[in-house]
Amino acid sequence: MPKVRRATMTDVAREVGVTAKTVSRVVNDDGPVAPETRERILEAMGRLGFQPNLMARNMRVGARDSTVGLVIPDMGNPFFGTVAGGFESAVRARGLTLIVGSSEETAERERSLISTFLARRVTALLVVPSADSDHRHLRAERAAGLPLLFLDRPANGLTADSVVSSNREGARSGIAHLIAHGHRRIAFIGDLPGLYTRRERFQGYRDALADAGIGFDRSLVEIGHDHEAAAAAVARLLGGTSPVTAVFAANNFAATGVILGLARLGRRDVAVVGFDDLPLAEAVEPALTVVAQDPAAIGRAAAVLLLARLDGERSKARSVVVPTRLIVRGSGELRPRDPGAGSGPS
Amino acid sequence: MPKVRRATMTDVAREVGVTAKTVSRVVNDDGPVAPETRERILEAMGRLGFQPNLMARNMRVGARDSTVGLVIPDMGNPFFGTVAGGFESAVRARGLTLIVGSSEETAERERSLISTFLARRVTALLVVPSADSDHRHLRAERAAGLPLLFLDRPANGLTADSVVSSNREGARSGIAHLIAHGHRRIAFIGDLPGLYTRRERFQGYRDALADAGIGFDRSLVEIGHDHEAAAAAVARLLGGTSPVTAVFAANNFAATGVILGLARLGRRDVAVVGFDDLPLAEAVEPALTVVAQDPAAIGRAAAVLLLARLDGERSKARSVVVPTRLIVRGSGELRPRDPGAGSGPS
DNA sequence: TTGTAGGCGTTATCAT
DNA sequence: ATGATAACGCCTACAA
Repeated sequence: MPKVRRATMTDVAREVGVTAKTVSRVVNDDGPVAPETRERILEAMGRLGFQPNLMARNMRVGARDSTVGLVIPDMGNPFFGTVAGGFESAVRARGLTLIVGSSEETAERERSLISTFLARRVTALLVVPSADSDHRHLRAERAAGLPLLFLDRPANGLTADSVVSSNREGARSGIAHLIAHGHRRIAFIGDLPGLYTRRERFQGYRDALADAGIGFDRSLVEIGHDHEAAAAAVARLLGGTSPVTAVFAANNFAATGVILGLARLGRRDVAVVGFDDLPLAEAVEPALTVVAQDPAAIGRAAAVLLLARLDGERSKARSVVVPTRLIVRGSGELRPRDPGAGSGPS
Repeated sequence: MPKVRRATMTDVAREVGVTAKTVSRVVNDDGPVAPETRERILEAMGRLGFQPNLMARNMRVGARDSTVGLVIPDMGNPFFGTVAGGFESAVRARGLTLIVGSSEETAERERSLISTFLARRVTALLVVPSADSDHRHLRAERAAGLPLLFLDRPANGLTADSVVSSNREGARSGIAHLIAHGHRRIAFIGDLPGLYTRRERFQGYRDALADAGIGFDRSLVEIGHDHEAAAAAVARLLGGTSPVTAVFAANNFAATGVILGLARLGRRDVAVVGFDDLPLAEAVEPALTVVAQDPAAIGRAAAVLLLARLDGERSKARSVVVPTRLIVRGSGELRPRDPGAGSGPS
């Protein structure tokens, strides 16, 4: 490796016959510089391919630069991408740059990424916590005044600002919708237990069942974090002696998998409500009824919270809940074929 | 803002009654340290919440740390997320960390992000170029030995390693598939002109038409970068006096929009082939035939290329082409209703 | 208009 | 086993 040294201000200065300080003045449009000197410095900078070393600059000032670090569990999930996009466009005007890393939904990778960001002295740290992660180690950062913000899921073991969807109430309304259309055997296909969003949405499921006086049946709950797992789950749930008549898919992967599974089975009579919207929701048959989240709004809300913190707001940790919205498209309004299948009260 | 100073090695050292260098030894598992001293240092580090300052370290060593910067056009597009994921899992074993920024498909944001990454002295720079971007300014970096890698689209004005899909041949095969099923009036709905992938795929379209002796009709080409634009385009293309019988959707947004548009029109008789696969491709009616890309393979190929460069490979710029694959599912095999609609040779 | 001195936090080198 | 010193690239404060 040639490991060519990169040009520094001193290199540029030597080239021109001035001091590094003068080059610094040109680079930062700081103090006065003779027009002709400036010309020659600019020329030399171009020739040597000079790029200021941000690390050295930031170290000197002790100031953080204008980069915000965001940790998400999965780059391939457009939900998180959209959250990031909503945040970024809202903070761009303030000159903040967003850099994102993926934890692959593991606590260990999450910690390692957080360390990377902290070591690089980001202006603020945004985290979508993975399951089982523990954020007590961030207390010192919080105490040091680093803005800390948790998205989609709250921090574990730490009080900090957060922005989450209306998970429990959203799920409750989705299930209530199915119940209102006559269903009593309703499956819940969601993430691995241990994940905050899954717990909340599951609570919403329980809430709705309880509200309607329907007993909880553990065998109707399946895990379907990826497409194939959800597709397999729906096949199982429809295969037994007392099959479900409706399915609640508690995240976008589960919903996609459920739709794929039903398509493979050729079943169009099973009611489905998904949590989180899908681009093709309108185009599948029957069109998918969903409890839509608003990922861009989550990103924007995070931006508002963060900018306030950067502007010096010192209030205690705030928790913003972004509402969800039931979008009725057809799949959630199917009625059970055999209304008497499940016998229960009321 | 309290702007509390962060604990440094010197702080830890003072606390324990040693020198910064000794703390450094403990932190880096470098030279010998008395077990008892090490204990006390570790304790103090924990108590003070010490985190090494990567900027200072990197500056000192002149070495880049183990972070790779990646610029993508759009966080919300799972294609890029999957590319990033494929890359990351392939380089993780080498201890590299990936940080990603979004250019929002603008040359200016792309440049700004590249600057951020360069200023932070990333180990390598990966870029998915946005339309109209110019990479000549990276010549100095390349000369300085910084590994530079372009994904999905090649660099502009710079010779550098790149990994792209088999765009032209893939598109040609998709169009040929439609032609083989009797279509002669085939629409092309793709990105904005000026984008490399659109140009290549469009060439594939022209190739296939030429191969079949079908004349090119400019009016069958529409822009559909987002869902609604593509949905509107397909409505137009089906509405005229001589409507198309088949549509080639040249990217995943266009494909999604075309499917939405056809669903809204209630049309299931229009043949469609998409470029890039969709999670629900199998579930729509008719199931979507696609020319599938392999984004994870693109990421992995990039990783292989990069690791070789980091290992000192000095060969000239390499260009890897990742093959595409036609996946037949139904929509591409529909035959035109009126085979004689378009009159032409052969 | 330009230069000098000093220090940010870390580590390499050479002592002790 | 530990320390002293210098240096990385830049900027603030203060001269000249």
